[in-house]
Amino acid sequence: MGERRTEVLRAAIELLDEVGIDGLTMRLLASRLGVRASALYRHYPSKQALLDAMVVHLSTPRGEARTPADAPWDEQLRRTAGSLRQLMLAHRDGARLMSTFHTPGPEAAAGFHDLVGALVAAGTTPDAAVTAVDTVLAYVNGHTLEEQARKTDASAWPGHRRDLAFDNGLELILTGIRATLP
Amino acid sequence: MGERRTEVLRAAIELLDEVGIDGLTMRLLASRLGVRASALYRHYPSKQALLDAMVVHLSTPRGEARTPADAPWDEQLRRTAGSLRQLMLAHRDGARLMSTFHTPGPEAAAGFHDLVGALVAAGTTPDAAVTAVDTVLAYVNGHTLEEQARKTDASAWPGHRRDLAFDNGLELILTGIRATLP
DNA sequence: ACCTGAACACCGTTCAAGT
DNA sequence: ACCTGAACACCGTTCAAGT
Repeated sequence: MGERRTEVLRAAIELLDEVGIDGLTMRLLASRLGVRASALYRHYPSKQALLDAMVVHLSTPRGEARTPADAPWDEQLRRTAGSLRQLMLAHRDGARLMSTFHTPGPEAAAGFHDLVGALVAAGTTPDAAVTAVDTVLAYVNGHTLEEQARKTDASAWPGHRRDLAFDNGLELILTGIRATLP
Repeated sequence: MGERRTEVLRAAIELLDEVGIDGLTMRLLASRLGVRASALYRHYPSKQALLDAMVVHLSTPRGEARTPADAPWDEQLRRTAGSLRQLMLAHRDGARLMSTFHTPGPEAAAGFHDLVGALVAAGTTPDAAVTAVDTVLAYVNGHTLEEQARKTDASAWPGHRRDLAFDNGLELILTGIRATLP
């Protein structure tokens, strides 16, 4: 079944890393596959559908360790935030690509729900838990989007320096959440 | 002097509110001005230059009250975060427009420096102050970008509800910062 | 099932030329 | 100083037609 569909998807992700999201063109992608642009519409009804499929594919956990649901709430938030950021940084313009996607899907919704549950279990009100998770996610998106916007090659700082900056900001938020716990 | 240049800028901002940033086209903008697209290049060397000018124009404080530099650090952060968000929400796709801009300019840099200064005066290390300000700004950008991405008209929640969600997240971060103070 | 060819309705940008 | 006309090198998408 949908064999070719997967090849198109893979080629699109390869091309993303080569030319970035602005250079990712149906016509260029088609030429990489030795095909005309119109042929791609057999496999994806629109460019947006292809971009959505890319996000879904890149977001699907590839057999890695799942975060145990019984871990402390802050550890769960740390891991979710960290892997979300790594997901974005793994590909050129990854953060911008993710931000074009607007159908969270059951996977993301379930992850969100788990985090809220962990916070409620730790003693927050449901409202405060939603605020806390929303805040962490907004921070991850905002921070990573800006980090990746600064020239992809030859960025002034080494990776671990930027990791540290990200972690420090995250810990600041976690400390704020901790202060609202009973 | 640059009279026509300003008219182009104003028309561009009007058009942004009507059609959004994806519909904002040199050709459409020109037709609104009763002119051909090529004429616009007399006034702005490129579309990006026009977008930059829009950001600068919208970001320039319009005679409002400046935040007193001797206010408490948290009040300064609250006001900066709040007015940055209001700036973005004031126009269709405002957040996305701002995110296309990447030359902070002396104004923004000065504001950043003031905030860091207020935190250092309150007893943080310079590094921690930079982290704190970066975190707040990443949150504002991430939150507002997502908020505005959800359909512009007929958004499920009323404005004050969304203001509250924003404020609650901000206070969480401010609490986290407060916890690092001596 | 998958692809081509040709077209449609667009883009941003350049440049000689007009007034 | 400001604008036109025409072109260049692109876009996403549709659709009849081919194999």
